[in-house]
Amino acid sequence: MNSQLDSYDLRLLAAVQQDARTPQNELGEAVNLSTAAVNRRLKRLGEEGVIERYTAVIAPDAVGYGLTIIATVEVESEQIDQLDATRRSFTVCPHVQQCYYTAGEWDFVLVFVVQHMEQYNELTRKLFFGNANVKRFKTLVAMSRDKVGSTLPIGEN
Amino acid sequence: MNSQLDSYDLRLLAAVQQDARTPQNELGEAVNLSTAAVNRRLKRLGEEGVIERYTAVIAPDAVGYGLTIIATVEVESEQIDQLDATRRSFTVCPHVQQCYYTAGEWDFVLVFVVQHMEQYNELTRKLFFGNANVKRFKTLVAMSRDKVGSTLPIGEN
DNA sequence: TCTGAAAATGGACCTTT
DNA sequence: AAAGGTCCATTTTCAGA
Repeated sequence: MNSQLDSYDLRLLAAVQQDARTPQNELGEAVNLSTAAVNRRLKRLGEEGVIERYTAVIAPDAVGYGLTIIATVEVESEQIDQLDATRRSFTVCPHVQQCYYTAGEWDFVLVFVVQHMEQYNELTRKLFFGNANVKRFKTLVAMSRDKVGSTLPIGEN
Repeated sequence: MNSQLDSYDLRLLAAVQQDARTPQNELGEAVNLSTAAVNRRLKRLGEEGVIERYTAVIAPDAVGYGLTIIATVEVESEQIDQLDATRRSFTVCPHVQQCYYTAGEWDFVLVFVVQHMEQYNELTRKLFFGNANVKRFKTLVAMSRDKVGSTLPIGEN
């Protein structure tokens, strides 16, 4: 993993981040490279881990996950073992879409995707009340998801 | 947009969410459908908006965005105009990767992706201090991104 | 960069329910 | 009608010259 990315790479990344199904000849036209050059670069970017994976973004509502909830969590002990166990319990839960370990007023920020409130309740019982290392937590219910995703500002500066 | 998704759809969604580049014949083998049937279903799911888009997930560090910051924001007025203007100022900012409008102690939760602290400082000046409708905000710096993305729990429950 | 083979996509057409 | 399957043309990928 590594290498410095040149301007071509960055433009390709911006493009495939936008739409991963743009054919390589179109990408080539857009950035002024031959199809083969695009192909080789994308291959390399994938191998280097710059492109982590390709994914289809699914509308949460369409599959019943109408509710997004953000929780902030404070832990009792930040001792490594305890912390890792807690972190792990969060990340392995499929309903925890995102997990950040943070400095500031809280130790973790979690983004939950659930079908309904009751499901979140269950999860809090398991992940928070059921974990002695969780000191306190706070819940924010998303009324709207105004912007979501993993898009990075490439070439935006 | 709409339709109920059957078991085939759900399994296809789970698969392409995992890896959008799995060829349709492999998907077919996995779910027991012909390639053509897979093709038709994916097309339909795309048209119905169940699959919103296809994207390449890029490693933030590889493109210089080493720092993720979560900010919670309270607004002065939740009057529609004001609120929408504020919301919009957040969502159009490329460094705001995610924006949720929330009920609870805070009105907005924002996830920023930046190159360094100074860049976040600038953004706070523009988005928060520069906006009379922002009453107060709080910053949480991500020390680690333990789980990220938009993955939904399909067929997990 | 060009060329071509292999792979993948996606439409046409027919069959089943 | 709605959805599956087979077959075939077109498009796309990807490696070697």
